[in-house]
Amino acid sequence: MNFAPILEIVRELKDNTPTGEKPNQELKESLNAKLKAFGNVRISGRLAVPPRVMGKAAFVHLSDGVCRLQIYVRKQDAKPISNDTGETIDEEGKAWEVFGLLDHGDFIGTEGYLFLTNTGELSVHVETIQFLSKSLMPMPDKMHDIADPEISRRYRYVDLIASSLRNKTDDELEEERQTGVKKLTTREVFERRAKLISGMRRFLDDHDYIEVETPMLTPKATGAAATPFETDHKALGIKLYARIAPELYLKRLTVGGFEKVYELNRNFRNEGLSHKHNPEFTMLEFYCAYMDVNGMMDFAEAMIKKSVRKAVGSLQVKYGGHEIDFEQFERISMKEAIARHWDAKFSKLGSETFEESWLDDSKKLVLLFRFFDWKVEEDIFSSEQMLQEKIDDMWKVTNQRLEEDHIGFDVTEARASISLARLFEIVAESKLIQPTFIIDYPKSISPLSKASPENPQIAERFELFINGMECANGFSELNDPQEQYERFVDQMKERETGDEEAMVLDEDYIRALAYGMPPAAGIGIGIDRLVMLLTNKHSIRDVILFPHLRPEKRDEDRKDEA
RNA sequence: CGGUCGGUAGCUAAGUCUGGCUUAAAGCAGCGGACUUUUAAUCCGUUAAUCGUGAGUUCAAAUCUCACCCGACCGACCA
Repeated sequence: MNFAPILEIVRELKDNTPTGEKPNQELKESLNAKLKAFGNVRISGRLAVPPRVMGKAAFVHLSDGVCRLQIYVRKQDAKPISNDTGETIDEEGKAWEVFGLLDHGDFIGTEGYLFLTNTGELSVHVETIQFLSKSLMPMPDKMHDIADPEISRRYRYVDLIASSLRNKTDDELEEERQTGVKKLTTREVFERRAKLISGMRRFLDDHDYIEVETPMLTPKATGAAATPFETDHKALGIKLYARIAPELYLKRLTVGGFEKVYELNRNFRNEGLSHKHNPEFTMLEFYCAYMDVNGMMDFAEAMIKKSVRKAVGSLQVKYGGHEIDFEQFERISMKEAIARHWDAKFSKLGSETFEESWLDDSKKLVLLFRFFDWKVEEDIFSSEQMLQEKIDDMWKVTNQRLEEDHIGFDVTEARASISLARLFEIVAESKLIQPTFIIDYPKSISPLSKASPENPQIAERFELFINGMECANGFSELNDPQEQYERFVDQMKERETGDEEAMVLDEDYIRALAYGMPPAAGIGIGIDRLVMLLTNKHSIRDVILFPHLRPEKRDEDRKDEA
């Protein structure tokens, strides 16, 4: 059916009706005659509101989960359809009886002709009505959100019903008008998520990438540094781990000749839950042969721009108090970022003054890291009352302790690198609001990336930060089996010294590299976090349909009481 | 694991600081009734709450104290 002429008629009435006034009766009647000429329509859906009954006629809206259309049931005009025979029951008042049994939330099917009401709303004048399905539970309040976040996340279906049935209050509409930010319904959040994902898939497909599926259950938890979920395979009698990243499998595929591959699927990490961490999360990883880190940044930027525009309709996004602009992606090195966001409170440290060159000095790096780490622990870092004296004193103490520990004489490259990275997290990370590629990562914390030809201590690696959140991580892939083996060995040494995050050695991957892997660049993009940014949601749980929650305790309580 | 805030009918919630004249408001939903163009329909009537759980203080506790449970946010942990 072509809806355009119908919309045209609705618009004509609206255009000729001053706001707040009832439409002209004559015009309405003439338009209604045109509408009736279209013949009958059939619609079905859920009763979006409790029926508004007025004696012998009633209005009610039907919802299909997204939109709603009003139906008008008049006692003398409607006939019910029997669910037993499928036939219309031609009995005076029977449909009205059936209608009287309906509740907010039930599903019905109707047939009738279109018309415009006295207030100008397009409605269906019902001729036949059929009961389809019952809602036994009470519907959520039509004017309020589900206030309890637990209900909206644990019983997502209720949340989705609520968001589809709910009307916005005048205050909310006014607020949206003033701020220009539309508050998304739960439904819209997940529609936007779907659009972003399909936009990304489309972009990659258009650039000749092939989507693949690599193992979710793996004998080794590799490709990233994280605690895995463990399970075991009974028939094989082996331990399996839920994958923490598909990285090494995807790179095996580049060895096998897939020059452009991607996988968009779940990763699992057995770690803490937070507003930006869920045990399972969605990651897009892709690899492109003969590309390097800079090419990858260009490509990723183009892809994110295009899919953001597709999902949101623009490149500017309001997030909390910030407006994030996806128009420009800055590229600065880790050291530059630290220097730029260095807190002026810490410019003078004892008799010394902070300079960017300190960031090239291994001993100073360790010193600064210890200084800040200690302050974070003491919870003084965030205090407004910080006095220069106190800073000087702490600086002195940190220096002394370092001397006592005899560190500084043989600061390892790895230790300095870790200090630099931690310093970056403390000083700069949260300040990176606009899309920013941080480049020049230390090699020792990037065991899968290729080292820079100009500076062997630096990896050809970047991470993308938006609103202080790490959203992507990419690099020129290390494809030398010998060097990769050595890097894994270094990681194992780190592990032995207590760094549990260090990466696990994967011999088969080394073997794959030994067959020859083309030079390639790859990236992993955290989809959930990106969706958070695009939907103005501040918890990852609000962009995952069924997030992980503590198991429900209520039933147990009841058992205990019994 | 630490800090902050919260838990009162099916939903949204007032009351908690300053314990008692509150029979624990009110709106929505529900139930009964009126109404043949309403739209957060309206009008009349009405049901519904061991005030998160347990203990304590008190003549008296939704209100004060302690413990516990549940949740949110912020930290810690976690690329």
